[in-house]
Amino acid sequence: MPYSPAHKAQSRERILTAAIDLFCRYGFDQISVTQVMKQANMTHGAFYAHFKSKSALYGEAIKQGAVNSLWSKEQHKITRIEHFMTLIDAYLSMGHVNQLGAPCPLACLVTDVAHRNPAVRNSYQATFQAMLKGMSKQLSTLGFANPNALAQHIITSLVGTVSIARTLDKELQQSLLDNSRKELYQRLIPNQSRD
Amino acid sequence: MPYSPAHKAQSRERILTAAIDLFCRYGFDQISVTQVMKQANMTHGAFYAHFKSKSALYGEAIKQGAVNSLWSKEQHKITRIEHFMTLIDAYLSMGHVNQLGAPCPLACLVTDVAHRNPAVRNSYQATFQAMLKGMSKQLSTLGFANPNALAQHIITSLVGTVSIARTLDKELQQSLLDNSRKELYQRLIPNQSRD
DNA sequence: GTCTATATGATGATAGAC
DNA sequence: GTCTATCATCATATAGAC
Repeated sequence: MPYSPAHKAQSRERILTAAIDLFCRYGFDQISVTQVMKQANMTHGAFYAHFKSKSALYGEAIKQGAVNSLWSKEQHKITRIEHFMTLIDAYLSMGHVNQLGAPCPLACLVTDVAHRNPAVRNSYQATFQAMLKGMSKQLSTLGFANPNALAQHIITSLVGTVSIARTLDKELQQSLLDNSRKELYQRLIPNQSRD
Repeated sequence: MPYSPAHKAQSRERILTAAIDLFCRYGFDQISVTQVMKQANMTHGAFYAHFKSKSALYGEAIKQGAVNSLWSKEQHKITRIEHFMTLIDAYLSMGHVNQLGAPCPLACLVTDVAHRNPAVRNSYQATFQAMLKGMSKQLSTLGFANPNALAQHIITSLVGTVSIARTLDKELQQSLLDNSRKELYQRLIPNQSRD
């Protein structure tokens, strides 16, 4: 019995992991099903035993990417504002801009998702709302007023900064990251002037 | 003499206008040369008398889009902070999110440009720097300290907000826009509490 | 310069063997 | 479930007539 249900689930996850990695790095339209399957160590014909279409994969890959993201894994450990700022720092790092660790689907795919079908957009929106809700809760626990509005501001700033930075040369990237970090520190802990 | 140099220049501009409109609305990869030329009232064979490749068109279209943008046309009229805020309001409007007037190439193409060749990226970066420089100068004239850093913060917030909003449903769009507007008002004119 | 026609290549998706 | 082989489609780009 070479093909157990567990094996299928494992294959599916390999496909999803490969997909979100490649989509984030090169863009959805520039990656073929063949490339995804190659990175997942299968041939392209096997793809359709797991997903109805490439587009269907897109929505699932976004969800998977959200689960694997740094924020998703680390947010529950936050107990003090310093922890929170550490995650901000990680988000606004050169490593994140240059796609080293786990990518943030929100920042990688913004522009692209806007042109996709409702299923894909719903996945993105759900991911956004999950991040918003989680961050809002953290900020509330940390004692901030209007946590939801503040979280929205932080997320739009983070995503805007990182996605723009990825279009620029190294020097401007660093300038953008440094500056957004300072602005958010100022907004969140105005007393300390940590540069 | 049916094909004067003026006629050629006019055709070229029609192509560029059609291109930036379609790229912003549907994304670069989802628009074919044929579609661009159709909107420019020509057939696709004529394209290559104006541009070396579709990719070459991309870079030029970004520049053209920047020239036609609202910010580019209105920024020189700014004399008071209220004028400045009016442009912020226009940027953070539902009309802009839903691509009515002239689109902002910065917000439409962020994610996409990051995966393109150096020529395209340079066009985008030049557009970004032009907007940054212009806004910085305005903020300086209006009396703000650190105008360049402030302009960077404003632009990343604007682009992040609008590009994310385009992936969401109407209700969340409005929430995002309202909130970012309030945050920027608070940052720029903290005395007034204009909601 | 613009047209029609075509070469060439890659993609998403399916069929059938194992 | 995964493989190889193939279909059908559509894309970019070129050739040649006007």
